[in-house]
Amino acid sequence: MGRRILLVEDEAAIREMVEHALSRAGFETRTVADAARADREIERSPPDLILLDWMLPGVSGLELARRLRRNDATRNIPIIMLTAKGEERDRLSGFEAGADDFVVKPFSVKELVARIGAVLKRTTPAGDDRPIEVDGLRLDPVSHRITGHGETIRAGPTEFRMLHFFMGNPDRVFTRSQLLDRVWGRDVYIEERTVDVHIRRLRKALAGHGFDRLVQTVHGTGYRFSRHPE
Amino acid sequence: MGRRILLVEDEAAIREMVEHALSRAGFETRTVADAARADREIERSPPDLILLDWMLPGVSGLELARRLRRNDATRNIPIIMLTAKGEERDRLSGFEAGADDFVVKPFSVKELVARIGAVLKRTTPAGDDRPIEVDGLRLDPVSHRITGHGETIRAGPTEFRMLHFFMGNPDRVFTRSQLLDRVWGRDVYIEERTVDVHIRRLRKALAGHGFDRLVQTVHGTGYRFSRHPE
DNA sequence: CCTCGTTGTCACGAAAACGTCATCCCTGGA
DNA sequence: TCCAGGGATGACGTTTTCGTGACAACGAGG
Repeated sequence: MGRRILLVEDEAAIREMVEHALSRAGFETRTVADAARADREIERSPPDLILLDWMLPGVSGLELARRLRRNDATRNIPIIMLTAKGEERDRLSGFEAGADDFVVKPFSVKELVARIGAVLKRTTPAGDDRPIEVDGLRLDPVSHRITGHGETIRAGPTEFRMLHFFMGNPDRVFTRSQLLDRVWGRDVYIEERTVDVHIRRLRKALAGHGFDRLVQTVHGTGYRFSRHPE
Repeated sequence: MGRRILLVEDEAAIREMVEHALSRAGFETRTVADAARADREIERSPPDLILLDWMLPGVSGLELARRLRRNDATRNIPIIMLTAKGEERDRLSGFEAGADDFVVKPFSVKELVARIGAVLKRTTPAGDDRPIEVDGLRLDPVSHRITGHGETIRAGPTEFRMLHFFMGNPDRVFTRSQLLDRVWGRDVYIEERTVDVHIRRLRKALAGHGFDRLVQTVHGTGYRFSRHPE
């Protein structure tokens, strides 16, 4: 649920339409107008899927797709290309560039959402709900449960999401701002220091089994989840 | 930090309110009342972001935005438009003109600051995040961690930035003044001797693993990071 | 209605980091 | 060898950042 989609499209009319449609379909959508902004946005917060216009000002969608496929960090983000009628003959070079699917303009909302669903289903390996385990700490998204060496650890919903995010992105510092984006969601206006409080609540929950050491403070920057001690 | 924001707004009441709010939030704010003055101010000292009122006397905010987007020098300065209630239906033409976001009046201070933060975040080009390794000394910007042969080395934020800068520019001497510019920031006034102290702190952090030899003094000039002994 | 769990914010103390200084030490040239 | 200026170092007061307990608001579920 709530998968994040990046729309790269320069035509404002299409942008609005697609954004609206995806929002209704339950996706979180971000939109940028050209390849350069797309790069930055992907770097900042990689989406689950990219909707890429074939024709873009400056670097073309095709070229952007190739570039994304060459980069390890973005290689496995699925791409759906939006092409105008005349361009469909080039599908081959599109697939070659690494696109997962094509949608030809003008397209119906229904079709677009369906294609997105299909691509996500076949590219997301067994869903994002595989249990994660680090040392003896185990988080199972399916049963929504945290265990330490088998014993249940109880934590609030926010702490659960935070731990889930952390365990999925180990050994990386995140600023409070980034954590608010990724754990709480976009467009929430919450005090940054509130993150501290939830960090503390998470640590307190993990402390009983000694796992609080995995949640580390990076003074002056933010927080990090790591099995390596400080 | 301390990003510079230009506010283009003709209503004095709103000017005061926004200026105060942004100042409290740590931004440097300049304010002008019309498009002509905005042009001059941007020319004189380009800001990091522009808050632009939709309705302005003379040239409208929309028109100013278009003009800024056409000019290479100002093309990538992000713009947030301030619109009154009735105008929101025109969002489309706003995005088309190149606005990065919208805030509808009346807006809360909190929301405005949050929007500004969000836009700056996704517009500011991400830095270089590749880990750097010299001999056995490794600095990873992503995890924000320094390791010597695998063992974590702890250092303060300033020492971390300094080492990062040094490792990215090896075998070059830097004066204290240059280091203040590149590690601390452009417009800080700090005693040059303070650099000595942080050099010492960095050396002390690295000393445990013998890496302090990499931070070398160039008598009468400054400091250098190099794997080759003196 | 009440209770309970959760959430976001605040205030206060603790800890870390910072910048400056005085002092001692070393380098390099005469 | 001596001297002068630059560099290293320990200490100190201040500022910034974090951790933590408390609390009020809110909604779900009795």
